[in-house]
Amino acid sequence: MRPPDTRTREFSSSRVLPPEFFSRPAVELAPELLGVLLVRQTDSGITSGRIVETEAYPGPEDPASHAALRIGRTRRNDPLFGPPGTAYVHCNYGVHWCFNVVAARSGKPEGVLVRAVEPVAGIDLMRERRGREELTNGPGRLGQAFALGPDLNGHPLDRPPIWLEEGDPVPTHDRVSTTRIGIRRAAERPWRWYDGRSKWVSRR
DNA sequence: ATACCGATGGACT
DNA sequence: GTCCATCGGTATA
Repeated sequence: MRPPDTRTREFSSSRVLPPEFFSRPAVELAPELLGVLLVRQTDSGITSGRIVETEAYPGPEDPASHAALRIGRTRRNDPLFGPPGTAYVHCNYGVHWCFNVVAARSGKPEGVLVRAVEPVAGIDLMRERRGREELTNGPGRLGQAFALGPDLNGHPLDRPPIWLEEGDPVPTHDRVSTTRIGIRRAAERPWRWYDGRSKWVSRR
């Protein structure tokens, strides 16, 4: 029996990021999300983690976006068109649930994919859900460790059962910018960011 | 009805 | 490092 996780906290509105924080282009928001705390509450308990890796998918002009011009608005990508500061959760390869933060403004389908977090609270619960030690270094792993699914689509990120809190900011010189991972189209654009100090980044 | 394609992860060398 | 199964969403018929 290990000691209780002392960093587990109840929801507190004083720490959440306000909707205005997300009202900017995805390419600007993505690096600012590094260091932010992602908190998830379910009947099983609370899990939280510090965001260490993000990717921007800035709308219709981006051929890699789920809302690229050639695709348009569909039932799948509809949450991306919603208000900033809400969730877009999509399924990848039919098995992995990936979490995005909606950016910009309503009607503009911009989003930031959260690719990795550093586990902070509820680590045993993450282990239970994952069944292995690689907990949150990758969008699919993170989705499973935090029990993220399509039920969270459109959910505002300033209240339970999932919210974002201000964290220790990542110094500018530790924000590493690279190309996005796992895409074919527009693969050369430098729209991935990670915390260069973190061991929880999915890949260098 | 059904074919196709992944914003990946896990098993393996 | 390499290989490939995975199945939900979408488009097409």
